[in-house]
Amino acid sequence: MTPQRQAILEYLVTEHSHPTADDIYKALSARFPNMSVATVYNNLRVFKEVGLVQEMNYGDASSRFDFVTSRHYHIICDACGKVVDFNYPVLDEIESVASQLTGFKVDRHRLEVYGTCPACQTEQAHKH
Amino acid sequence: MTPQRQAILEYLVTEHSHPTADDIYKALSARFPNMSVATVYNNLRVFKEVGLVQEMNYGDASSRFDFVTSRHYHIICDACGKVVDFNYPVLDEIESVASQLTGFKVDRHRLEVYGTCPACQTEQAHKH
DNA sequence: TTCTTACATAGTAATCTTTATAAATAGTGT
DNA sequence: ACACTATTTATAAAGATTACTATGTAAGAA
Repeated sequence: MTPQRQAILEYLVTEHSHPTADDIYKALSARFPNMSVATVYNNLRVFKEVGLVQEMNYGDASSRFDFVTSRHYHIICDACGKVVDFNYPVLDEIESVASQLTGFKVDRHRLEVYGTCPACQTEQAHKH
Repeated sequence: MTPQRQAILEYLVTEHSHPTADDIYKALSARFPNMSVATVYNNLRVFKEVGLVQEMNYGDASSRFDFVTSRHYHIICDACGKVVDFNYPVLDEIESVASQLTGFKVDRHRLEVYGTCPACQTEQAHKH
């Protein structure tokens, strides 16, 4: 557990945003001026393997990383890319249905809702 | 509607796979030796805008494209990347719940199940 | 302490997918 | 034939992520 590794994990735990690798890199470069981007990626991969962190890919943009606390889903703003958590009963049923229909051994599922966040809604309304 | 455009659309309609842009490019390069990769991307974007085709991003790999017939969900094999359709009643409820909880104006959602396809299951069993 | 081993990091090059750009081409209507 | 528009080709460029190599650093054994 190096200082860099600790700082990256700490950032993910304390910040409740869903940062990209570059977000983390920029945020920590003040404290670690010599830190490499590769270090951020390396550690994120380690965290992911251990199950501490979840990687989320949205289209062409950068991956975002989320410290795993409890099961929750994400809603993403199409305009600004902001990610917000929301709670919803976990959809276990769909996994068993999918397994029966396809013969797959199911491991997990991924559900995301897309739309426009309140801030971007008002901004778009003012433009009309 | 150029020959290239028609061929790309035809490929998406007839092949029931979920090809990447490169899959399409390779598959059609025999018939169109001079076709550019950009043409594939251009046309896929056009089809997407019109709503004929859906783009799907899975992690770091290339996007996959699916000709839109009816509403269905996808299950993806972690081992070989194969994508299979399965039918499940559309989850409209989660959209309204998410909207109420977060204040977002909801546009759509995305649900995918991940696991291991039958072929890869047997292959993994034989390796033990 | 000193040597060894293993692993983390920094720095940079390379890869891969996708987009942007500019020139060439073809089709349509006048 | 001419002008207009959209499409294609070819290539450069962008952006995110990974690969690679050398350096550093901590822990353990002799």
